[in-house]
Amino acid sequence: MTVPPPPWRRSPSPRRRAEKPLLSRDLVVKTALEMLAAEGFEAVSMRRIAQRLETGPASLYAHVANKEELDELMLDAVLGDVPVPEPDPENWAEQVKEQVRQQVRAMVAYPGIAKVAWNTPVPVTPHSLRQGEAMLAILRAGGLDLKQAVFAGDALSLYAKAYAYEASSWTFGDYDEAEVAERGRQMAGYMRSLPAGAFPNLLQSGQFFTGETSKDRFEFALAMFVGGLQSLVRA
Amino acid sequence: MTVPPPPWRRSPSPRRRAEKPLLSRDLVVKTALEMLAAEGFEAVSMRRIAQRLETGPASLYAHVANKEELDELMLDAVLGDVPVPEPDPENWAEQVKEQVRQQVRAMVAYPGIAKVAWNTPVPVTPHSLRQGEAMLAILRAGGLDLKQAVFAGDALSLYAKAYAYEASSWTFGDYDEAEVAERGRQMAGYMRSLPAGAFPNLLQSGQFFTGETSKDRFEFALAMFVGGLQSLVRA
DNA sequence: GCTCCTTGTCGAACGGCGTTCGTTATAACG
DNA sequence: CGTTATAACGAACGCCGTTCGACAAGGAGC
Repeated sequence: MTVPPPPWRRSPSPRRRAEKPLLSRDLVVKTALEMLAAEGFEAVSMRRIAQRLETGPASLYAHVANKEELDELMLDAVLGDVPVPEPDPENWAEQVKEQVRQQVRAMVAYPGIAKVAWNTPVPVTPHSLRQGEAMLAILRAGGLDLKQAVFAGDALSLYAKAYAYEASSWTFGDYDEAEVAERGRQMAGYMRSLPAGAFPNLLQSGQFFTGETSKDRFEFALAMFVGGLQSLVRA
Repeated sequence: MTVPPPPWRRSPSPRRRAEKPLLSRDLVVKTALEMLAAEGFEAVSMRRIAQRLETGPASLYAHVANKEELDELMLDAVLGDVPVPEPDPENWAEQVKEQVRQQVRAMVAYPGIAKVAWNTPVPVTPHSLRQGEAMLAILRAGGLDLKQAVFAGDALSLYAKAYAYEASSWTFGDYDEAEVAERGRQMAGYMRSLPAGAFPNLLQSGQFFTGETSKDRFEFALAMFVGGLQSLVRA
């Protein structure tokens, strides 16, 4: 129990600068990323970041405009880990898939970061732009015109975000195994309670919907979409 | 300025039941949906629903387990508006697309409701299941085996969620025009500040990325994916 | 050397959120 | 008529992002 400072002498605690690393934009982002990797997106709040840096929440605002900006900085840092290839016209379809895979991989390492991408209308951070340009370059090397490439790139980045988010949720504790199992039981029970044959396909499909098939589902969707692109190029 | 009641006589306000409609699960959901349609998802909080029903937040918990359950009830109600077709093997590809379009249409009418679908691990509500089964039925009529149908259905529902969410954000005030324009300027400025030719494709692609092209982008992605499915069936 | 001003720090508070606790008023039942 | 079950709900708890204003330290100008 610390005694409150006497009112006639304000600020009795001289800042111990030396003991504490100086606050900076990079330090804030770095700390946030550590928490993100360890505890997931929901656990990263301005207050908890400040706590970890042994300061008050207000201090962060000297280095970061607000939470939204910090979110974007985190996302940008994560995307910085994703390399971009030299476009190869002979191999563009595989390059497209690999690029999306890498984006997903990077985002899954920071569970929930994909959520940020959903709330960002127009991504403007350097690494976002780098990824966007790289994807467009690959697609154009494959023979798509600009408009087609832009539309395809948009859909692909959407894929990446969506699957990264889903995969994060499965691998991380966003919803736990017990709850999912309970829901599975609820669903089966409900379907069986109805007139036989009301849900003939769904009843059999539970096996394909686990967290383990997540990767297969991802690859399937990617293959279908890129297959469609290939048909488009041939036409 | 109302005077607080004297402490020796508690609860001075007799409940005027007659004036107020009785609270019920349906009433809570209905009220929440009205607010959702009018003000968007973020504006729907337990406290504001209660306020609108002229009661306190605690009263809602007699009819709804928590916010999450209420969210799912809202989503289910929205999906209830989406009809399901009789599968037609001759026309399955178009049926698939139309089903996704309808789902998106329904969700866009309640801005932000798509967000709920992302946070629901296994959808178990009746209308969710009905939609899932309908999609599987169409796909199987088209000639896909069960596993393929499940994977495709998963990807398609993901599409629906994603585009519904994006479209909500554009048409609704989630991010306003001024901010988007500012970001566009930032992006252009940044790209031009770099060595010429660093972003050759992105520089020209701004015109395709507005809210107006949202529908075109959606149709393109859908066409590509379903095109891929058709190739798969033919093989 | 002294003042002034900028800049980073940060405690306290504001208004929001979802949820829980414990009390009260009403209706139904014995 | 008394008792009990239940819905209603005020108040509070502990979160959240953000703002305000006071304060310390360092450098600039005189």
